[in-house]
Parts: sequence; structure tokens; C-alpha cells
Amino acid sequence: MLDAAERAIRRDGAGVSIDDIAREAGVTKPIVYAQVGKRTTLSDALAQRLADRLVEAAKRAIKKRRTPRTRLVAMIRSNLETLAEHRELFLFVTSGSSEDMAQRTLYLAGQSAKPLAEQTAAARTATGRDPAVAVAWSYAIVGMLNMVSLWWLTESAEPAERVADHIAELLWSGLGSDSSQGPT
Amino acid sequence: MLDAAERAIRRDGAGVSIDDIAREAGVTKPIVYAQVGKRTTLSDALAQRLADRLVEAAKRAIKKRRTPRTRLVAMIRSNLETLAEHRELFLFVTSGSSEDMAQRTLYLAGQSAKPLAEQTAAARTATGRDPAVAVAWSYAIVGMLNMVSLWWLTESAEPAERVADHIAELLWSGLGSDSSQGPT
DNA sequence: GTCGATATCTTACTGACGGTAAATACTATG
DNA sequence: CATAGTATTTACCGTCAGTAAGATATCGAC
Repeated sequence: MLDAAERAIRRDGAGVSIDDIAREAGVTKPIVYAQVGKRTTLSDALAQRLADRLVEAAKRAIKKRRTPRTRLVAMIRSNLETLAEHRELFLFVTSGSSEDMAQRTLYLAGQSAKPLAEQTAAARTATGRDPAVAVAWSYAIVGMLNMVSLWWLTESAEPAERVADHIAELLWSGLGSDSSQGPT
Repeated sequence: MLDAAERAIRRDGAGVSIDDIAREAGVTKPIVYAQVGKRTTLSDALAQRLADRLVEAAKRAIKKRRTPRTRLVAMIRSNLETLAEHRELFLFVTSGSSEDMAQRTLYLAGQSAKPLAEQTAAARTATGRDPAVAVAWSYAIVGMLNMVSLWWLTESAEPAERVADHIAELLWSGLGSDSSQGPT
């Protein structure tokens, strides 16, 4: 059923109607409602699947790399490519009106961010630094990746590799690595 | 008229209907359509205003600071507080279904990001480094700020000051400042 | 095999909303 | 007062989320 929903989204775009999804699943609307609840519930479930895939792909991607820096590049690139593969699904789960979208976006972000946060907290604790930044950092990184992905998917012609390199440099070395610059 | 729309959004939330906006403006629906066009046009116009305010507030905030690093903290904090002040408006312009929301989110981001991008490019050119990263970095930073703001507005109880400090540290020094960590 | 009960699916409906066309009130000019 | 033209409203259409009532199938009892 969720698979059918994904097929319908892939075919008809993020603005697909429940009726379309039902048709794609070979049933009628009330069946969809009985199985997955209202639209927001469906979105939540699909967001969960997407988050799982992102985390899964990231894990697979960084397994081959050895240094933290190359792992970072691999993770970013994996994120770009996974979202490119599920473009409409990504738009579907991040759309939806008002309060609800905020909740779901945060949930999606939170799922992706949790591994990052745990590890960042552990690493900082291990080196005797404040782990309190971990949660904020995780959301920051996920938000960054989401926006960059959206931009890359929609407006950029650069290869994923290049974009991933750029973002990794920012994320790894920061703006301060050249001390003469900063926001004006 | 746009002011009335903002009042309606503030009062009734991001899911406000055009009829509500018209009522708030003391007119009827077709007048709204005649003056600002369809819902997406309205959203675009309000996104522009919000972007202007963000840039304006950021400029004001960093004027008092001297070092790049403190300017960065001030900019982030200004972003958090400005979006907190316009929470519902922020949710309104970043919602909306499907393809359309992507366009507008990118536009909003692009507006906020433009000053950042120009300056980053200039600074990097001045120090003999590749300025090609500038555009990607701008979107990255804006996405980061948006997500952190959303999280902070919705789920965090920490003061803006602390969050701004955390994010500034990430953005200024990067993940690599302690070389033992990195994504797993 | 037939009848009745229960679970399952579908058709049909409601309410809300975005967007627009037709109707109406208003104003200016002769 | 009449008429032309404009501003505004009322009334409408199509679409869609969500649900209730009706139809159909399944299964047990006799």
C-alpha cells in the first residue's frame, strides 16, 4: 500500500490526490483511509521510509571510506543522490499545509539527525567538550543538506560530486578557516 | 493589503483561507485576487517581505560587532529572533503544496543567501581561493538556519543566545576542528 | 443447500476551499 | 435624469479530504 502510494507520487507528482493513490493501489479511497489513516498519517509513514533510506544509504556510503573527512563527503553525496532518486517523494513529505508540515519536517529531520547527534555527542564527550551542541548541530546539518538538495535538484547543473565537496569543505573546516572573512 | 494578509496569518495560523484574509482586509475574495493574484503570488510577495526583513535585521545586528566571529553569532541570533517574531508567516510562506513550495522556498532562500554568497565569493577571491563554492554555501547556510529556527521555534526551550552560539561554532570552526571525530 | 449475521468494499455524500463569471451597486459625465 | 463604465459582491464551479450509508461477499448454523 505504501509502495502504491510511492508509485502514484512518482507518477503524478507531489500534489497527488488520495483517489489517485487508491486507484494506483487497485482499491478505493476508504480502504486507503482504513489502512493508513488520513493524509498526514500517510505522509508521516512515507517520511519514515524516506528517512530510513537516507540513513541506510549514508551508512552504506561511508563504510568504504576511512578518514572522517572522506566519510563526510560520502555521506553528503549519498544524501544528494538518494533525494534525487526520490525527488517527488521528498517534495510530497515536505509539503502539506501549516502546522502539520512543520511537525513532519522536524520528524524527518530528527530521524536523519539522530545518528549524527548521538555520535557527535559521544565524540565531544570523549574529547572533553560540551556535548550540548549535538542536537542543534544535527538539525543544522540536516537542514543544510535538505536545502542544498532542493537547490541542486531544482536549479543546479553541477555534478553531485562537486556539490558534495563544497558542502563538506564548509562543514568540515568552517567559514573561519580563512580568518580574513566573515559576514558583513 | 499585504499587511492585512499578515494580520490574518498571525491570527488564524498558516492554514488561513483567502476568504479569511479578505475579511481581515475588509473586502471580499475577488478583490484580493485582483490585487495580489492567486495564493502562490500572495505567498511570493509575503516571502519577499520576510526575506527583506531577515536581511535588514541581520544587517542591523552585525553593525555593532567588530570581529567576523561575533558578527556571525549576531547574524544567526538575529535570524532566530526575526523568524520567531514572524513564526506563522514563516510557516505560511514555506508551506503550500508540491512544486510550488519548492520554488518559493528556494526563492526565499536565494534572497537571504544573495548577500552571503556575494561576500563569500569576494572574500575567497581576495584570498586566492575558489569562489565557486559561494552559491552552494549560501543555500547551505540558509537551509541550516531555517531548519534550526523551525526546531528552535517548535521544540526547543533553550534561549536564542545559546543556540546561536552553538550554530556559530559549527559554522565557524566546522566539524573538523577536533580531528578525532566524524560521521560513522 | 438455505438463511442469517458479520465483515468488507463501494458508492454517494458533505463541507471547505481555490478560483472565476455573472450580477449588482456606484460614480462620473452628458 | 440617463447612460456608460467601473468597482464590488454574490453566486457559482470543480476539486479534494474525509465519512456515512448502502451493497456485496464471506462464513457459520441448521
